[in-house]
Amino acid sequence: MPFTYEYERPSLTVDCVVFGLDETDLKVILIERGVPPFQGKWALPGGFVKPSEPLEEAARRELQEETGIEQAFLEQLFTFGDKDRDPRGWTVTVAYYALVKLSDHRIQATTDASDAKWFPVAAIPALAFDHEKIFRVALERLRGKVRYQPIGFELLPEKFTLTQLQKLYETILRQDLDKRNFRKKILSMGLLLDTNETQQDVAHRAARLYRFDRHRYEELRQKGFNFEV
Amino acid sequence: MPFTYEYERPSLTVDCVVFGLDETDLKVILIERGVPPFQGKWALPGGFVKPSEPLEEAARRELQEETGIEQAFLEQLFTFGDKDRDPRGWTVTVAYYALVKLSDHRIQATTDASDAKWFPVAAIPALAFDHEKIFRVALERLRGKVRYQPIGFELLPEKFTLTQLQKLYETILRQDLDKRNFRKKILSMGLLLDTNETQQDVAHRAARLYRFDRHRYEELRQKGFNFEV
DNA sequence: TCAAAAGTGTTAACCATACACCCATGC
DNA sequence: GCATGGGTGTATGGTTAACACTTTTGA
Repeated sequence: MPFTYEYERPSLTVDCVVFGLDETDLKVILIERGVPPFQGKWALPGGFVKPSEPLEEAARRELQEETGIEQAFLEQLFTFGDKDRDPRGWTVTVAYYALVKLSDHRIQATTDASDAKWFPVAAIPALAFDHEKIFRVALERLRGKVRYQPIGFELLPEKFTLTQLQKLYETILRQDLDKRNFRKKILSMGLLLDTNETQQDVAHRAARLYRFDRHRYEELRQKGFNFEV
Repeated sequence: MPFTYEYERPSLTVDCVVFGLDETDLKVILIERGVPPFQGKWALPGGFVKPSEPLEEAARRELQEETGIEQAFLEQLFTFGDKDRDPRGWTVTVAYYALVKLSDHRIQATTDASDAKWFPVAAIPALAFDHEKIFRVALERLRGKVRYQPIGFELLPEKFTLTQLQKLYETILRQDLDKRNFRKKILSMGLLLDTNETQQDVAHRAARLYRFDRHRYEELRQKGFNFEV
């Protein structure tokens, strides 16, 4: 037992709320715990921060180790330190939320890490620790932020149709949007690059594929432009 | 040395960026450090979290102990855990930002805690640890949030004039606003209660005093209303 | 030829902006 | 009576919201 301190210190963990989007649902990835406490229960991916490890790096590492996810938009969410959140004692967790392109990660997450599974946000099981609370805070943050920051694109493939984008907002915000007005607004921002490609293998008229222009967004943002859906 | 652990653990601290507003400036309170490290340097008020102490409670306690401030709007800002932020070793800090009514606190902070002083945000001295970074993040957060959440009122006395409110936004956002348009917009939200009182002892026509109607704001917010200046 | 989704314009209501003068008060 | 800030209205342009049909494609 080599680590001795004059004052009591907390354990430090990171936890990640990873969102993905498929054709019908907004989903979150959960891990079935193999060890106590809460053995057999579902939990957010996460774990202990290594000594002097940057927090975001720890979050990325745990994500990789537990779900196989390597590329993700990741942002700090909130730090939870309440007394009884971990039965093992004083444990503080820095929570992150992540947005991934489900099209890329769907397979990995259910094969490499066989105990990881995607759940629709409307059907989350009982979770270990205070992870339900963390999940709720993350969902609230996502719903609030997606409106006025262009983070929704992180949930779509590189190339996407306007209908996919519209459905994304409809799913996350739980409200229908008018197709014509949505297209007008989005296109008028000048943030989408037309790839001049179209969908393949669809049983109807193929839609144009667009790409989000990050570089242009940065330019506009610096000039005071505010993204808003 | 009674606390021994199998794995290395970080020290845990809280730090507070406390904003106040006077006639001319947005200000932040700083503490002159009396002990190493960074003895003699200015720093954000803050200190070690006690075992199992809720994080927000720790922030409020440190604020009280170091500045005498007891009533403040307090919100978690960000958690900083980079390797070299504290020369004593691995130290993670949960940063908060606070908004106080300077009219109430101006005296306390410069008497009770004689080493606490208010600095205009445009003239912050070199700070201890990574506190400059924390301060910048806090200022950015305040500027972003004040536009679309009614937190500005936390910086004003209970009863305030429309001109005071307008000046608040002009100071924080660093841009001038049109008086007539500002009044129209603010009053049309229906969030201000006319106290039917007026300023006293002013050498010109006395302005009406208003009060922010928190209750009404909650009602409207639940119906989907979005505050925006 | 049918089904399924893509794509497209106009109008009316509302909201944001720009802008200048009179009013009340204390000194 | 003058200096200081308080308080007020209108017109214009731009933005948002409501709304329905035609086009393309593959099966």
